[in-house]
Amino acid sequence: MITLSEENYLKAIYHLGKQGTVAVSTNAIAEKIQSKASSVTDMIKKLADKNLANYIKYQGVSLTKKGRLAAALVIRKHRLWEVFLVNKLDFSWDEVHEIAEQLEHIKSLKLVNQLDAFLEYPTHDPHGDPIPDKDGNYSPIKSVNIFEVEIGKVGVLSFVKNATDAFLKYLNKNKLALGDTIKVIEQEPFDSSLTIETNNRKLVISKEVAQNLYLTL
Amino acid sequence: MITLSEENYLKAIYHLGKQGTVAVSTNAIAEKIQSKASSVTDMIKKLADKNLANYIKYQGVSLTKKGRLAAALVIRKHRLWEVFLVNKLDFSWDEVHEIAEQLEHIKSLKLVNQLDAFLEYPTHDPHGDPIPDKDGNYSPIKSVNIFEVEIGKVGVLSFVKNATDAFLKYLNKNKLALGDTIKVIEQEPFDSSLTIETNNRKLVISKEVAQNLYLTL
DNA sequence: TAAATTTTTTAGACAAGACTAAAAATATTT
DNA sequence: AAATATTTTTAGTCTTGTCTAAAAAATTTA
Ligand SMILES: [Mn+2]
Ligand SMILES: [Mn+2]
Ligand SMILES: [Mn+2]
Ligand SMILES: [Mn+2]
Repeated sequence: MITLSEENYLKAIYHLGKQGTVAVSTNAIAEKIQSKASSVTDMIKKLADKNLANYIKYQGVSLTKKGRLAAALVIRKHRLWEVFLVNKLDFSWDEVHEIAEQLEHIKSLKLVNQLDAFLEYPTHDPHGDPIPDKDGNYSPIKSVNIFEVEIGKVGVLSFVKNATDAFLKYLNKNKLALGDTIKVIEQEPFDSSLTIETNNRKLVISKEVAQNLYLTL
Repeated sequence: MITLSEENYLKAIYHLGKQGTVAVSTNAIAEKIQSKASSVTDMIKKLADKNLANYIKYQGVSLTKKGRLAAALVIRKHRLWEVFLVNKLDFSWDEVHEIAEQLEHIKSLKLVNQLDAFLEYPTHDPHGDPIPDKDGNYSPIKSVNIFEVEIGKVGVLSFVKNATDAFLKYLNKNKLALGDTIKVIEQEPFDSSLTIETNNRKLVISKEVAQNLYLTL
């Protein structure tokens, strides 16, 4: 049995350390999870005891195979529930994260898999993040940051790196959504802002915004 | 903020004491919730401190208006999720209780209400229990126990009192489901067993079974 | 109504998960 | 290579929710 709190730590380590394969620091986890370094030390000892993590004092923590699978399952649930909330319950993409943060801890393998089927096996969540399969695998993202796209070329908005409330609301306000076709018109050398065209209108986006937009070509 | 554990106690008091209006004993709660009397005493003090319960030492506990509403909301969520699992995710009625036991604690008013809409405002859960509305109200059950039905009369199976795994599986095996039209053919005086007719076949049910079947006429 | 029984409460302990403050180890500067 | 700064761990405390054992109150029986 993995507790709710343990699941949240597994997820943090997974995200910070390339799917848990690379050792991450106590402080990094504490910041991610909004707790203190001492609490993290306590918890990673428990994870190591349960064979979910590899831990050497003062050298950070990574996930075992078992820990990686457990983390991937939590992420799978999180993202499937986000799809459910947006596609079936009419939530907007900036409202779902907090609720998914709770739903991801519901324990029932059958529930996850039936939900997956009900949603018709989605491959990505409402923010463009890939949904792991039952074995924790997913195809790597093929999208590239909008700065990598040549001037004059088009791509489809398929992933937003920063899924914070503020950023998603900015996108809503500017009517930018996943699936939109975007053409890169011009880059301003002074501040790296981009002029883009989508749905027959031009839009200027700042460097900060552009850094978070990823397109598939 | 009401914790998960507090919600479970509220539900127990609500169910044991006529929607929490009547005082229930420490022991009764302990048995219902599978805990000990001393744990119950601790918790009902907390509920009273939070203005969710009325508690007088040695005289049992009932719910305040606030506590009744909170309990009804948990029950509302439990039953809506059960409907979701059965109607949308193809669970059978004997598999949903445990999962709903977890889902009932997810916190988001919008989620409950959107789920309600998505399910098209169901009035009863898969076991025939009524679903409270946003204000915690529901129309009282109009069904009667099958023993109250006159010989020769028909009714529709609309509620099963005992929703344990074993009983629901018995009903599955005997192809009895909510919504079935049932005619009461005969009662055996010796053991109070009933002969009933449904879907063009006759079936003999024991007193224990009959006590848990409720029909609308 | 007194004795015996049952129920409820209190006292004290424990595990999980979090925190602060201090000590130890590691990393960075000079 | 010291000295300094940062990171990590340890030690000790707190809260929530649970438990057992004992004490107190209420109820039932004799
Ligand atoms: Mn979470
Ligand atoms: Mn997401
Ligand atoms: Mn149920
Ligand atoms: Mn519950």
